[in-house]
Amino acid sequence: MADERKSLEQRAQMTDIERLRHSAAHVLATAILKIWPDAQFAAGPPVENGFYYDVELGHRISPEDFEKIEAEMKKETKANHVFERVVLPRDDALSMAQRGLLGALGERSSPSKFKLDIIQNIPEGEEISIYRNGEFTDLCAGPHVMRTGNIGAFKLTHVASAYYKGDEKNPQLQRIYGTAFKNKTQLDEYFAMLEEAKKRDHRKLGKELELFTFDDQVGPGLPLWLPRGTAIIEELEKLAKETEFAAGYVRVRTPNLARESLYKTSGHLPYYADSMFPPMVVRKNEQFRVFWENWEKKQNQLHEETVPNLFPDLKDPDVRAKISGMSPDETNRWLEARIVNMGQEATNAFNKMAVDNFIPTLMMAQVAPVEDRFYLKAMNCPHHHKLYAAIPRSYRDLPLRLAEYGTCHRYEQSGELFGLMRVRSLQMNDAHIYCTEDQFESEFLAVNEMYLKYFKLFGIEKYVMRFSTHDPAKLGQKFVDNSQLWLKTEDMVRGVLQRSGINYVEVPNEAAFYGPKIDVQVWSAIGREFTIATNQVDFAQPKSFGLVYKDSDNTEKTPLCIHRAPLGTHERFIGFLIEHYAGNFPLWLAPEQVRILPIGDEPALLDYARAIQNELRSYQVRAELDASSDHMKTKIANAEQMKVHTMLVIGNRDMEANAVSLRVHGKGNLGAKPRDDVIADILAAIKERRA
RNA sequence: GCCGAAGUAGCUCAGCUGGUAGAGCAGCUGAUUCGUAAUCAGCAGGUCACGGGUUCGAGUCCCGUCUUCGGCUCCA
Repeated sequence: MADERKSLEQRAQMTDIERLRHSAAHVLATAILKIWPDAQFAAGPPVENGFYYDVELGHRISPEDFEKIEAEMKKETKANHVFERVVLPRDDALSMAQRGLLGALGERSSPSKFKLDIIQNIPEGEEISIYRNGEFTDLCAGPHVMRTGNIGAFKLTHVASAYYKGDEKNPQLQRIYGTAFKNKTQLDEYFAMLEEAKKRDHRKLGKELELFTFDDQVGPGLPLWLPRGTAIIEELEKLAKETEFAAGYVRVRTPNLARESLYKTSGHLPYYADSMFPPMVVRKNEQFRVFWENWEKKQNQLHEETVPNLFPDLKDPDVRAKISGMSPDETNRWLEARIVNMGQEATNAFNKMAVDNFIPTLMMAQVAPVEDRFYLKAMNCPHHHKLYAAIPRSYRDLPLRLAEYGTCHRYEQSGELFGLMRVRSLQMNDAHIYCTEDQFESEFLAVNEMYLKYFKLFGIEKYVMRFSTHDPAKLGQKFVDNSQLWLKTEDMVRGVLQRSGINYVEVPNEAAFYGPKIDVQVWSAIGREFTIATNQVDFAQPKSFGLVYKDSDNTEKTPLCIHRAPLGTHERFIGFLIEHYAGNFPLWLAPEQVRILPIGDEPALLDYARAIQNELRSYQVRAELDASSDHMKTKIANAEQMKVHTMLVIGNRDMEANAVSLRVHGKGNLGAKPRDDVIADILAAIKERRA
């Protein structure tokens, strides 16, 4: 934490609205203290859409308390107190904190403990200041507005919990959120904007437009795609297949499960196990099980009789307890260490025992393990690596680009689940590119170009590329332990990014376990930030899988692997698209592309309507017919509500002229047009994926 | 996972300090035959998330579970 604290200079760069909101946080603290004088305050900064203050308090603040708190805040802003800044020596600040005077209205029996801690973390030599407004005094570097009255309009929004300094080992505090503006008009506009954003929320639209659903019995984070949502999925897959085919990819298919050992090889189990569903254990047949259990019994018996004689300290219950807590590997290491120190006679006895008992047992275990564990795959890469390995590869085969819309399952923490944006079953726009080091740059750039092409197609303008690198302190825990390769690969990626002039930000400690990655962040309508696409360089897995190609000099070399998913996952990408388009999809993506609305239900008219529907469907257009007895206005209202892209209204006038009356969602009535022209234009718009 | 809030018909929601579960839309049946955002009437629809408890009596109060939502990065 300490190394991430903002310098005084950075703080001074607060914008006007941040300054106002930071001041509102002080007013909030003032109000809370008026009601609960023993409140202990930690930090109260401005944030993106408002401010918060973290407080420790016996009383649980609930939204019902907001009115009371806001009333006290109102008094404080009405009083229009000056924000007064006082610079003081460190010792004075410490003594004030000791007397409970900081984040307080006056002297208190218990010290201002969080403030005390904060002062102690201020580097020597940095200026320490306090701010006063009315009776309230707080340790604060500022800056603030001139007077409390300058905070024109504010509102408390919600309360949540947060650990002090974000560390779960620290006490849990109540975080009171609010927002503030210069005046009431701006505050009202902000809340109106939030209301608008709520209408775009993919969870709400997904239900209204019948795109997907969740079911308790199926399980949390496991979306079910309704036919209308599935139509979008299929359009995206079509897009990906066409794009990838043109870029020289080949498609593959792999199962959703694999044996445990695959994930040991890939590194998922050591580095990624928390994000995987627990294994499925498949037992061998009964006959073998009985046989195996007898072996185990015999082995236990041997253990009881022989091993303590060889290792007398095993008679000590403490030593035995320690060993029984060890993993098989640790036990072996312990044994090896003991054997080295044994006398010749004991060594011989031990070796004989090993030959007679352990080795046959061990062999049996290898030939037919007693249980077989399968894991649901969390990533497609291990399976793809096996496809690479299935056929001998030459340098002439590279780059090899294996693509699959693979289904993966990840055991996300329950609190992380969020609509379609964070789920436990996901289909990834995945591909793995195996290439030589020389080919890396052009392959990497081609992937980036593919991203940009997609973003242009979808009109995604606000995005940020994040280049995530490793943290040397976490090698071997979070990241594959090979410092040199990390640095080399990161340099390589950084070089390509710089040479190609791509705008990016670099963030440490967020790489994949097998290599650095580039993520594309976008923002949902609700303002949440999401990684929509990803591009990762893998220097670890090809090696651990023993992947090779025969180079032109007749030597075997290990290829590099680029993992890429420009369209991310169906779940997150469609969740994003729903909000991006507010449910008003372009024709090519629209779940229902065309609805035909006959005026009345005379047989001749219905025949004409059906003929148009059949023609459109023969071209794979998702066209429906509303043959209900509803009135025209009702049919239109129904179609508009479902955001059907194109409505073809047909009455007798149209039928007689071989025409249709065109109505487009969001554009209204466009009048009667020749039937063939309208159909031709629909087909062209779909083919071009017109916006 | 942790802290907090919520869960009533397919959907949106009402249901007061405990006293016989309601509306609109959707659905079904019938009538209406109509030119660009909702024609009329009738019918049906519920183990009030699930499980336990308190009570003469629980949608309402208490406990547990499940699910969803808001947070858990910033930081005087």
